[in-house]
Amino acid sequence: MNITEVARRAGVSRSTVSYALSGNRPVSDTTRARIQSVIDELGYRPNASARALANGRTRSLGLVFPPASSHYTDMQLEFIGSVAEAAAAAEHDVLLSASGDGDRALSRLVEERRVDGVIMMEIRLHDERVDYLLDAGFPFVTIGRIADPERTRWVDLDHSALTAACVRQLAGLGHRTIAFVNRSERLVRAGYESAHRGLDGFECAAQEHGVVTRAYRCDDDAAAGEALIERILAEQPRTTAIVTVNEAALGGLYRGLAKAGLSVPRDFSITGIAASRWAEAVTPQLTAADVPAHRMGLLAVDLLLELIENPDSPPRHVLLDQPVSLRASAGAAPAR
Amino acid sequence: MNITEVARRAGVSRSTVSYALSGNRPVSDTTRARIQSVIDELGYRPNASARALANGRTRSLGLVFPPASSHYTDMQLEFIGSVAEAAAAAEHDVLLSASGDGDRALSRLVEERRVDGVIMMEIRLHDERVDYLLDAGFPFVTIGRIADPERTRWVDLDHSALTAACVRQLAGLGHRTIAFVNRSERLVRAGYESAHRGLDGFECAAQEHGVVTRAYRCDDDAAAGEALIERILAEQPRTTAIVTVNEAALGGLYRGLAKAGLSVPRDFSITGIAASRWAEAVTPQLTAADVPAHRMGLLAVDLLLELIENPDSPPRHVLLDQPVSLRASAGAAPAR
DNA sequence: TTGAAAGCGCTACCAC
DNA sequence: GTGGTAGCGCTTTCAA
Repeated sequence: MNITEVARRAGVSRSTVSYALSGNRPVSDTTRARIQSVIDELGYRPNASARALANGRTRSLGLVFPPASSHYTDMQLEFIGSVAEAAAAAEHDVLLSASGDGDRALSRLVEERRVDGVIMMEIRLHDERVDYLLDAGFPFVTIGRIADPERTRWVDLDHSALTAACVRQLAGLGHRTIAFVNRSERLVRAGYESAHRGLDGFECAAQEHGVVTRAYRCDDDAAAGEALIERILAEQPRTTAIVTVNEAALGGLYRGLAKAGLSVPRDFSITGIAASRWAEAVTPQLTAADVPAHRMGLLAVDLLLELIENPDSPPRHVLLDQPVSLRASAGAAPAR
Repeated sequence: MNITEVARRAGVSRSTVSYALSGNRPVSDTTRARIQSVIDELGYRPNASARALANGRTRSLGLVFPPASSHYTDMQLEFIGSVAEAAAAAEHDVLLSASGDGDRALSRLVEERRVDGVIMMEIRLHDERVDYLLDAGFPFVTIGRIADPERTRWVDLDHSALTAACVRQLAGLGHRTIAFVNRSERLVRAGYESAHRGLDGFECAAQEHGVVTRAYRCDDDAAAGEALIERILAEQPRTTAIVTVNEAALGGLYRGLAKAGLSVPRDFSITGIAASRWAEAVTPQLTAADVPAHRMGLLAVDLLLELIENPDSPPRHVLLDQPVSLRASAGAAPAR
């Protein structure tokens, strides 16, 4: 069921069928109608590989996300969904790539020309994948930004502004000793930008408000969160509040506090950055900046398609702020 | 940077380069080495579209998941990750497709031959997508199974066995009135197989144990779960336990119980089927059958690749059982 | 308004 | 062990 067959049955040439389909050349109404009826009858659809080969555009976008070994988070799921959705709306497919081992996966996408451009998640401050794509001159957009963000296109959440807002709020409530619960040791070491910028914002704001701080790293699961609370209370017993960017540990943090006999928000406050699903699942609900993952995914696709259309367009980026949703987990500092 | 250029520089014909790469014909060690050195020098990689066109295999798999409008769950994320991983291990790509509007997305994958086969999630008991693929004779595997499962290939969790196990356990602990918290009205109406088979298992086991039951549907979010508890306690005050398959509502169910002044598991027990991440996030941790999403994703890829290699192989499927992990949310029925 | 034909980059068959 | 070449199914230039 190919274009030759359609042309034969419609009594026209292959090129005419092609033009009737693409609209790149006028075709008389009668021939177009004849062609269309053959197409409908046969259920013809142009072959994607042939098309891609002929015009050098695959009409697919690569979505590079971290390997399964690391725990996935809810935001990641939201990104994936919204990227797929936005791409579909623009008649593009999304090719998933769990970039793991030395990024053979990424180079496969790029060098075998499987996609027209790439969206990368889980960006590091110094990210060799970004350097690679820059060198290769391959179109890409990152969700998150590298240390020197002017050279690239990205959409990012302003993590430092958000953690700073959390500190400001807690300071306003009278908290003087606040702990920061970051992502895992591994991710921080790897240089995850959200972890680093989140910490920066936290520390700057704390200094500004004269707050005593201590930063901890925490594996992305409930057990780690629970254990960490014990450690925090042992190392710095005056701690009355936490700011966290680790949504996967959230349930564990709550459990740890409960176990320590601390009631939230009466005895202890907790705020942070998280997917709203998690923020709303815990009791009391978490006062937090909700990651606008859906919006970020859509934006990333927009930026990428724009770049693919026009490879020489100047770097664009979007830095999203996000209000802290006041829920129930932050209250006045307890008198001690 | 194409095969012609490589051939020219190595002083051989294009076919020789092709064979050196594929190994489909012996090539002398010296020529192979010469070719390889040119390839390394140029960083040559065969173009995926051309390859797909020439040999009729795209080396990508389609992964069809529900549209973003419905809330995603953690299991879905795990599936996606493990499918991508397993596919990558077999040198295949994964093309995401959020099948929504009348499944134009699915027919695009199939009819434009964008993929060699399809994995479908979120199966309904009567699923028109399955009929479509069956008609089209297109290779596919489902995660979940239709009402008449013998005609297709699938990997599924034995939801009815698992909910039955939950009932059995609760009955053994003395509970006589148990509520079932299903997925949303919309999903149940649509005929989601896990929702229906889960309910069936629940009801059969309840009858067997002489337990009084009532089944509820619940939107996939915490707020709905919280509201539902109120309703359950109002409509059937003797209820002392819940079996749930709605992991997204879990946090809300817990909150609703707390609000009602019910302590888990002292006053009220709760068990179900959930991703372990959620089961472990709530306090007390949920006694539940953990969805082995990772394993299911790997199996689905295996089955699909097997089918693609050998289109005439007989239907295969895998029905997974899963032990109920005893955590802390189920206890003896309270004396009433 | 339409047709013929030259690619796109690769594979695999047919020769030698 | 190697080369020549005819496709794979489509797009687009050139010509009419």
